[in-house]
Amino acid sequence: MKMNNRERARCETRAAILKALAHPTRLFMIEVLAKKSYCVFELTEMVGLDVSTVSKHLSILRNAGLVNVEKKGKHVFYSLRMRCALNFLDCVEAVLREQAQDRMDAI
Amino acid sequence: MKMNNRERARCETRAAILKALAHPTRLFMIEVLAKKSYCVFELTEMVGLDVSTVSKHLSILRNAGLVNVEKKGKHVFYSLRMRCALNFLDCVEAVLREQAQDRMDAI
DNA sequence: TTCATATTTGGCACAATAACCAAATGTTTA
DNA sequence: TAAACATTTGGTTATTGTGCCAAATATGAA
Repeated sequence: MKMNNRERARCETRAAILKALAHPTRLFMIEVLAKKSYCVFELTEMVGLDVSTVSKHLSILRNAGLVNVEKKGKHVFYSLRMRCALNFLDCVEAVLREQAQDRMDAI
Repeated sequence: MKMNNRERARCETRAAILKALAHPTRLFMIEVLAKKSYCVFELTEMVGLDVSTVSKHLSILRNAGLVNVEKKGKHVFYSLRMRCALNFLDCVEAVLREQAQDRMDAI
């Protein structure tokens, strides 16, 4: 199968979602938000980076459709929208376990 | 939960795997390799980029532990190693469907 | 050995990311 | 309205990622 324009577009769309997940800070927030929703300030404390940085990370997750946003007074609460993103992470875990096994085998 | 050093390291490891997937060309190859193994030359034809570029993409997938490599004569065959990477993509598909639904709702 | 083919690696140019600070926006409280 | 707080946006810089070409490496065939 050749990667024609249609196919390329399809892969770009999918890759965009994966890219949104593919950053340690965003991954961390996805996991935290899986438990309950938090406002930007709370997430900033947990993450330990500048508020503006965290806000930008959240906008990336938002644009990818991975989180929900809800304004309450002067706070903005984020929550995990795509629960199946967690399955992602389980699969990643499986990859890592297998990598660890390989390293054992190599000894 | 704070993102301490241990937690940061854990997220970096996981993100590294997602990063390896988060590119249209690599995503395409993952899907192609899910069906059967191919050599670099065949993949290059399908992808339509320079061989060196394809080779580098493959090395990224290899380093992430997502594909297997097998040398046969002067050819190098790649195959999908982590089948569960495909579940990843099903989940991505679900995200995309939900996004499309949102756009419908917005009308 | 020499040639042809297959793949990888190095180097360069350009685009995209991610971090911070500072400034702008929006919202509640005094 | 003014001040305080929460969040977002703009700008800058450093780092990384991606693509191509050219060169290096590896393997099989003549």
